[in-house]
Amino acid sequence: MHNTKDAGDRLREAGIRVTTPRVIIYDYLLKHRTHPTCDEIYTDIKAGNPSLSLASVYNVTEKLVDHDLIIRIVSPDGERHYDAVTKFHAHFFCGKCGKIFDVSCDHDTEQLIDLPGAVVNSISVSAYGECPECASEVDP
Amino acid sequence: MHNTKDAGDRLREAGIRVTTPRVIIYDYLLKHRTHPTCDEIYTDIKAGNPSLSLASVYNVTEKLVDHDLIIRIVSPDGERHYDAVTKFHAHFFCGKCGKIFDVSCDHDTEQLIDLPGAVVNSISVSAYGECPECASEVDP
DNA sequence: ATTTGTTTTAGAATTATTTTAAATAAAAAC
DNA sequence: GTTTTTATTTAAAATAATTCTAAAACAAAT
Repeated sequence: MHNTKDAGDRLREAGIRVTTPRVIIYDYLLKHRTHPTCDEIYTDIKAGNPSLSLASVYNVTEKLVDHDLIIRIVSPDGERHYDAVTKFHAHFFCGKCGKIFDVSCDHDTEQLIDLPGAVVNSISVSAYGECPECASEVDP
Repeated sequence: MHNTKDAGDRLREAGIRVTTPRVIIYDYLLKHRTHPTCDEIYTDIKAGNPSLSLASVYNVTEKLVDHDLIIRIVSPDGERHYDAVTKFHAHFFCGKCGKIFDVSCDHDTEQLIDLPGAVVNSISVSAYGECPECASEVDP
């Protein structure tokens, strides 16, 4: 029993071409839930795929975002991170270790935004601080 | 009756030096609630202050953020905007006209983040879509 | 007024991202 | 199954945003 669709299937369903770089990058994102940046993705996959360029990583992630296959999350300092989990959830950015944590967010997000007449396409909730691990560490 | 503190007073209260660039930039932000980027601030003030450099705008805004005199808001595409209104509020980014709107957010923001053990320093709630004005426009 | 320590400046450097035009690969047509 | 069409990838150069650096300018304390 494998109910998991692979990267190729998902690309096909989205109606965009199934190319090697897309499969590699999307597959990487589906398997690594670390919210990597383009640079991190590139660093990790280039060993196994030397012909793939950083520019392609930028292009492919952008394309995947356009088709709602992945989401882009912007860190407080403006870095762009990518996440293959598209269901709405909040993010917690640890200022100490730099990790990004997924946080469930059960709120009725619609009611968060009170701007009559506006069409809300998406909402992002982010928190900044110290993650549980860093917060429990002894001070130096 | 003028109950508004000026930029100089606020800098002094924050315990940092009152310098000309800081006063100019902070004053600009107090008077313009348009959530400008460093570049926009620079473009607007350089006519009246030719000696002031873009690098100074970056340095000063960063300093003001450090001392909680202004807040930094990061747009969905990673641009950094600055806002002299530090009281918590949500932001709405219009994808059509590019404007940023302030949205009141009465929610108990603490309860938005469910990550036991974490120290939450700040929370940001952002929405993306079309602003009331753009949404009501006829399609071309 | 002089000193002291900090801040600002201009320009260079860096980083992140985008663009370009040529090369390539996928899907469609034959 | 080969050709044609069209979308995509590549590499390199270009652009944009931000940071760094060392010298000059300045504010506060003496």
